[in-house]
Amino acid sequence: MNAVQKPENTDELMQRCYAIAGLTIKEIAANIDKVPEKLIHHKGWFGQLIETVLGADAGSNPTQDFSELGIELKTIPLNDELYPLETTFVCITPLTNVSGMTYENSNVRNKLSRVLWVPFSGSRDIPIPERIVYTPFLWSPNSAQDAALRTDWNEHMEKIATGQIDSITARDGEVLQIRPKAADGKALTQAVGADGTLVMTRPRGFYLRKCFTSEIIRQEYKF
DNA sequence: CGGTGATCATCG
DNA sequence: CGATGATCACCG
Repeated sequence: MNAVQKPENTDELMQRCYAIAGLTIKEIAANIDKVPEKLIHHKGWFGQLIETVLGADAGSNPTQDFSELGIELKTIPLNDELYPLETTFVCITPLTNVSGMTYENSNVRNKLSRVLWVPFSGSRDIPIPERIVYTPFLWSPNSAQDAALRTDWNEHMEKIATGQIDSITARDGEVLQIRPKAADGKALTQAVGADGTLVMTRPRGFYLRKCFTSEIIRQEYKF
């Protein structure tokens, strides 16, 4: 299989999803050219494989994976009880020029407005090629979920706007937390300082807690 | 560097 | 032993 064209519409995208449901990662990868064997144990590799198979745009632009369809793609590893093994990265946390931002126009809300979840068995005792993709599904936040995200986002951004970024830890936020997000500890970016000037700090990202994503999974799979 | 895709390693 | 804080590979 060569480069997959991006899907024309949501139906086409979902048909591709149903075609890989129940397959192992090895079986899915077999349909794609140029899968470096050495990368098969690598973080994030599976997410990029799924992007390729489904025809998402490549690159690192901070937009939705299927921008024409308004859909963001997220893979998520689940244990045997279908509980998430990892938190879910949403997007980079803005640390400057935050005064005019609202939750309504935030990158968090835009990305999470419509998500194509691709769960897969992620237990570490299963070799990665043998792990199985569960049935993907489309999701949008219900009013309670949206409100929970809004509350956390507002609290986080209030601190950032008032120069308290370095007082935020991953313990803050009921469902949306902020954690470092960088290649290593040497990466620095600008942030609003205590006196309103710019200071350097570690880049941060928004992450969804497992309790939040597990509810999404439970809703969809009805257990 | 700063985004994308995330998981890893350590510690409480 | 799970969550936090750190880190990995790749791209433009």
